[in-house]
Amino acid sequence: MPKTAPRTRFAPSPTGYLHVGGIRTALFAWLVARQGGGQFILRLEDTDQAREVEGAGQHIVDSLKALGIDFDEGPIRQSANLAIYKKYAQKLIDSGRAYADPYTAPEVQAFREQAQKDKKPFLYRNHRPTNPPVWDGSTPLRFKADPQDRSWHDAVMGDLQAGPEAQDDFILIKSDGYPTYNFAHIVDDAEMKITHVIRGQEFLASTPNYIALYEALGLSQPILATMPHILGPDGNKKLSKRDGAKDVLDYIRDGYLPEALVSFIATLGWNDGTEQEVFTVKELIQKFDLSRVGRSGARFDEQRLLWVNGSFIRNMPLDELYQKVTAFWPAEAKDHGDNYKKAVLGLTQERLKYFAELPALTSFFFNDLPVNLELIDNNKQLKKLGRAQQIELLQKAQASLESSDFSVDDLQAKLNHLLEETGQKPGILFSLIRIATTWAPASPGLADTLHVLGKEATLARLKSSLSALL
RNA sequence: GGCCCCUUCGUCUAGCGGUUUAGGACAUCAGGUUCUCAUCCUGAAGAUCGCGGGUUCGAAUCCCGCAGGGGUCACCA
Repeated sequence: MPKTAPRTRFAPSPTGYLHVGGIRTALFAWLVARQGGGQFILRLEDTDQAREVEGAGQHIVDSLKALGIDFDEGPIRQSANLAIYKKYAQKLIDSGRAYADPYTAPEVQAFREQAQKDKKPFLYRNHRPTNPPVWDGSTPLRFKADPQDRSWHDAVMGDLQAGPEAQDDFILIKSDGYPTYNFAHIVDDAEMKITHVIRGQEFLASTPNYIALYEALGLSQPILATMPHILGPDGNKKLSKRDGAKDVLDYIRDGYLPEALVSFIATLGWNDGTEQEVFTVKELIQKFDLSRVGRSGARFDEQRLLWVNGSFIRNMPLDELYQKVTAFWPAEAKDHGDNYKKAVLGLTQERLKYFAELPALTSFFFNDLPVNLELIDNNKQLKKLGRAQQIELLQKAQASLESSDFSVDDLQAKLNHLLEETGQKPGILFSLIRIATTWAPASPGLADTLHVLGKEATLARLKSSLSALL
């Protein structure tokens, strides 16, 4: 049998920001498509006019693009397909599988409340009218269910089954003329020849209804794959913006790498069975397998994301990193040339977890930080020295450095010599010089730092630090 | 309440009847790398595999109960 190329889709409703769970669903659908050389389609489920949020559609598009999840078709808006849904609805009416809902909204609500009071699930079909009126489009159109035991296979969840109680006469077309999700997605998936329906867990309970619809419409059932939810950091609740969860674009803005985000999100519930922890996009496309997606919800752990991102940053060639980081330099850096900034970045690369940290990590390379004697006085070993000896050591350092050519090797040699000359431990001497030349709580190695800083700046800082200590 | 799904270190997970004294990673802690921060290396601590029954020579792995968590029961998706 010839294998047909997969056609997958991501079908969010444009009602808010795209959370990590949604991104993961999109990513997996995209991976399936790319792996099989098929197509990935973005479809916006905008059949609820009241809940649509201005700009949400664009936000979804931007988020996917920011991660490199490109789509071959779309974004397609369901609101443009109303005629097609009507056509399919007519088929169901003609075959006696759809009928007009004769009840008023308050009447249905009363049924529902009664069911609640009786602690029973609400089933509209218990009130199915015997002689429904002809549907004129002014009332909801309902599916006429044929409840029965149903079993099906889910690529993630495995073999599933549900009884008749899970099937009901749900609404196909609302009284405003728009289809419900339940109906529209079936029609669209069929029209678009979608092969894999990959979606969140919230649709699992209604899957028997969808299967009944496939049957009634004479459609073949696509491969179904249900993704468990991604949970918030502290609770077991579904991840939402209220948990302080940022959306992808926030992470991109903070200088997280798309490929790190992708690797992290993919491994939230999926792994290839080896001990590999970080994956490139290429590897993901090669190795991804729906059947290896976990069935339980995973917590979003920002610490781990931080580590993944840092690992991508460290493994990147310096020139590439330099290009990506342009927008994140501290303001004062604009007065400095590429070579200088690149040298600074070279020293910072292994310390950088995300780009927004760059100013905090590098500002002392670009401007003189204010003298902060606490850095010396709060250091146990330096404090013991006393001011006079601190000054003496720095003066010796000054003299020695004046004769250096400021190559890393020579600086290191001079510093080592200074160690012998003064009889001090590096913990004392190097700390002192480091603080007096940077006034930063942390910096890269001393010789490297001084080399990048250069002779002029180093000596100038040493001089002003000495006068502050006197 | 009915139905459905889930349950291995704090977190992400490996595991698909015996090679397991349950492995890896993040986080944590300790030590090392001529100073700080970070990287890197080494090590430590951390899971009676939700609980209780079975099946089996043998179970995290199979079966049955129970509990906990989640989802769903909309003219929302």
